[in-house]
Amino acid sequence: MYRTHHCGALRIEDLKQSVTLSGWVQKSRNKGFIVWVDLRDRYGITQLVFDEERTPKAVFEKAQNLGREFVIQIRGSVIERESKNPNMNTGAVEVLVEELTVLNEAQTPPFTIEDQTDGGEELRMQYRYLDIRRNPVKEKLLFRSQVSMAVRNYLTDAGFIDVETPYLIKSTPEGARDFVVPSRMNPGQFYALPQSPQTFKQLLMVGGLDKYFQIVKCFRDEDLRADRQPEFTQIDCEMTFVDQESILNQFEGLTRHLLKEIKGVEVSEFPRMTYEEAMKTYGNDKPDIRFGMTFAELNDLAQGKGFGVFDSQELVVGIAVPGAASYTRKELDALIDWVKRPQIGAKGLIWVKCNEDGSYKSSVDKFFSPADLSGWAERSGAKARDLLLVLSGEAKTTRTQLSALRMELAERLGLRKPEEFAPLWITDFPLLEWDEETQRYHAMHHPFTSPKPEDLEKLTTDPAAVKANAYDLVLNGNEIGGGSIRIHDQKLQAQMFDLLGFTKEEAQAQFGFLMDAFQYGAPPHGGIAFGLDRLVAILGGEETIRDFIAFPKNNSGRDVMIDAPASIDALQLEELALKTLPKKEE
RNA sequence: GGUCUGGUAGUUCAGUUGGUUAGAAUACAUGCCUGUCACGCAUGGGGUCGCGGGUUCGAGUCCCGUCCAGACCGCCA
Repeated sequence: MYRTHHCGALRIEDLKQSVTLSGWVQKSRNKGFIVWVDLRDRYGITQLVFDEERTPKAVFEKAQNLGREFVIQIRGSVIERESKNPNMNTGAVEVLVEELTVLNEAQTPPFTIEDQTDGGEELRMQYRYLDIRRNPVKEKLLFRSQVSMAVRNYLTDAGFIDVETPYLIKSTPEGARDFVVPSRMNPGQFYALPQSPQTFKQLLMVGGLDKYFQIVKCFRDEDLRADRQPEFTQIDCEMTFVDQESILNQFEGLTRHLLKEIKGVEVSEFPRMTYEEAMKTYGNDKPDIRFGMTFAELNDLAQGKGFGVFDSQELVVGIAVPGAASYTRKELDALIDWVKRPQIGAKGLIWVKCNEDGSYKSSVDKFFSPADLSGWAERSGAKARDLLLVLSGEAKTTRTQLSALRMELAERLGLRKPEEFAPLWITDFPLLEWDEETQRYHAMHHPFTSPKPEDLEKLTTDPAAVKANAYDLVLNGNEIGGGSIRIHDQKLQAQMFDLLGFTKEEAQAQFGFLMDAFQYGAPPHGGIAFGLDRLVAILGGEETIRDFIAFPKNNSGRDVMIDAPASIDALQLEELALKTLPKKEE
């Protein structure tokens, strides 16, 4: 038997017990006459003591040579510490060791296995198994397990059944790039890994399963970010005979359950905002509503006063930054430089300080009177000591720029508090988006999303104006879920593909199976998918999802631990019909 | 595809205007230490300054290229 107790278990009540423990040597403190070893496992740390008088000589000598991360097993008796450590659960006791077995020695690890490690990101990824021994990483994985279990429990209780869908499917040109897998048995042909189980879950609804969920890996071959991995996990859900309202209610319930269960936070009914409203007031379809700084459109107040920059533009829009009137000239210039960076791309930035005494000081004093500026302040809700920042330009671009500025300032002002949770639904997305590059419409959500019934006529007359039965769940400025009521009518689905520039033949070749299914009694259905990695990270109060994934990939999509992707053998290539080997000389 | 930042000891970093033998902390090793728990003290080993080229009497430092890492933009239905 390797152990009678875990390393976090022993307390003062366990005195005089003979125990066996196994674990890793966290640290040893050698005072010459006495050696303390912190023994660690997943559950905690127990202090072992070896000393000249009480420990058998051979064991004491062996204890001198224990290095960090050695795996050992000991037997000994629980004794009360002479000096207790109130910071540890096990701090009142220690184990006086009688027997010591080294189960496995360890090389000195390349970084310290401590909460505050000295290891950099790359090194930690290369030795991820050592990183996982550290509390912060271990706890994030435990946390993810809890969230995932809470999701399963909630959905199972609500009557959803968990069905697995295939990973080897068919590539489609819509959406993100596919990861492809060559088929050995079908030379020259390829599977694709699913970007989502979308069509399969719809077919499960046609199959009459009524309520489906799956916690499932999805794959997208696109560039990565701190919150984006090439393989990621979705909570994928679909329901039959539901309208948008019932889906929002069901999954608002799930989200509320998670916030309560995991974070102990009670949230009242989630606000709802249309896409259009979100874009106008936050410049963004995933607004962070934990703080204000909503957009104030100033065209009527700021144009026609002789300030040429504003007069010629489609939109003049500003935000009130709380308490920022104290910014120095240097700080304001830095802010202007910030918005002028290529990533933001603004031409400039107008500022107005709302002084404590009710006066105004701005970068455009030459053009605007205090009364003008006071009007701006009123419109934007700027109070004394606030700073008003104004951008102008083409409407869509300017809103995007101001949104970036709003988020940056909120970050700097500490308004994005990780322990505060502000979920909301965004609804009424446009069905289609015009793509300049390919000169055609593409689906804003996906091609299976149904148009709003009242907009059906516009599909032919004014496609861009058609709204979709689509919705996103946004939490603290992150899209954590998105879904729609699907098309279940073959003709409408065919019309949709036509709008998206598919020929009949292309549509049939790629999605024939779905449209066929729609002709055999497909019920109305809809659903939603949540990004589990991101959801877990946000609930855990972190920006980056990597530590919530046991073995994540780096910025370039590499796994630096196993060194993947890698080249494969020429023989393998040939077997997969990807390369012909030169014939051997006889 | 693009913008920015970084790459110096096992690790995290400092390194001034280009100038003698490239430093600190930590980790590691050895010794000392009668209750440590970020133990303490002493001593010691440890460097292809990412790589290639250039400028210069002289390059960790300046220039060009390249590789790697990270953040962001594009992209991610």
